[in-house]
Amino acid sequence: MDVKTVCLGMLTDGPASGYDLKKQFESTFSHFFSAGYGSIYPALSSLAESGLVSCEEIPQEGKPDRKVYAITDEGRARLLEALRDTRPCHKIRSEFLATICFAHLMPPEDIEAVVDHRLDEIAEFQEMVRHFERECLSEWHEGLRFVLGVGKTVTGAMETYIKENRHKLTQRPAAKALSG
Amino acid sequence: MDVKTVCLGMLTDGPASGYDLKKQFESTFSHFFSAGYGSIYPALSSLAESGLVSCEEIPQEGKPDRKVYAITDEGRARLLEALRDTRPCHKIRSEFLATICFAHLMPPEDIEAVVDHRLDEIAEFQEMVRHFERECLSEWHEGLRFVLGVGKTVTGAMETYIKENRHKLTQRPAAKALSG
DNA sequence: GACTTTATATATCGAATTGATATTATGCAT
DNA sequence: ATGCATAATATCAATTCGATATATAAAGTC
Repeated sequence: MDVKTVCLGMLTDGPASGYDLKKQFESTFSHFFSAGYGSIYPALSSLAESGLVSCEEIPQEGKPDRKVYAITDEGRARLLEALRDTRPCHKIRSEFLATICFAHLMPPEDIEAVVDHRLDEIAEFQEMVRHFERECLSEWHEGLRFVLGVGKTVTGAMETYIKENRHKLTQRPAAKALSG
Repeated sequence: MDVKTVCLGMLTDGPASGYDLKKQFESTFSHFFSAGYGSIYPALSSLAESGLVSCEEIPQEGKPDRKVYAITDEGRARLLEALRDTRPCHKIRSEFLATICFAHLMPPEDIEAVVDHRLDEIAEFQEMVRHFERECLSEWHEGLRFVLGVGKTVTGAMETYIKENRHKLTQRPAAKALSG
């Protein structure tokens, strides 16, 4: 599933501009799928060109036209087809974990800083989750709730693991003489 | 941190070919950082060009030369510099969760298939973890052990959440008359 | 009142990455 | 003998990333 397909899916909730979709990528989708303008705008253009979305251009003074996209019947059909892929992948790209792999090459204070930063990001995510739970969870489809639940659970587990095991990263290994 | 930096880090454990590094991306690193030949070979060429690794070409009959790369002092210095970035990102790209977001557009049997597939992948990962724990955990740096621990914990939490909540995805919402 | 930041909104561009494919040889099993 | 797995390098189009440019309005701050 590429950015095009996710955009198509988002448009099933109603017409939206590229800017609107970007906001959704930054909020509800941020913890498991990201896309920048450099992916979204070309995706929408391409979808429009192949008739999967329609585009209404609303003229604005001084600014570029606001372009509101809506999914077409053909687009809806194509989306359902794409969703039938029963082997969607789930991939992590963690520069954090990659850094930790080389912790033995780093001074302890740098390791601490990296770990602290990850915990800060986790806290930030949890804050966002609480916000969603207060504000909009009740209006959401079950799928979105499930996805938020996964994020919350997984992130909580990671937080616990990091807090319980971080001390091992800064302990230098015992003198080799003892183990060899 | 890009593929180049990770390759540089892997080479601190000793000289290796692109093929060797690919195997490491497919085993120990697979659950948090992936890279294909299309990234690895250009990365190694570029590192060699800037003197961060040296390359010994071992001629072979009929096949292209085997190229064994080793990190240089300059490469080691550059790596340490790169590792000082205290804000390495941690990003998930999950076509699985994206699909689930649109579960309300899918027939229940497709949802079941998607969820089953994810659980299969999780089981496969856990099998790999057990293999590592049996075979090589004792020789690993603390960093790599920590990273494996994170993977194990996070994946276990995801598995539990999915098993406990998957039924909600196939329950169609109650008749609107009751809630409106 | 002047200044800065934030939000609205589209667009592009080079660089990095992905995923697939090509090539060639060896060894092993059926 | 035919196919399959492994070893090993390499390339390529398509996609994605991250940063930047452009332009205006509103809202906050000194």
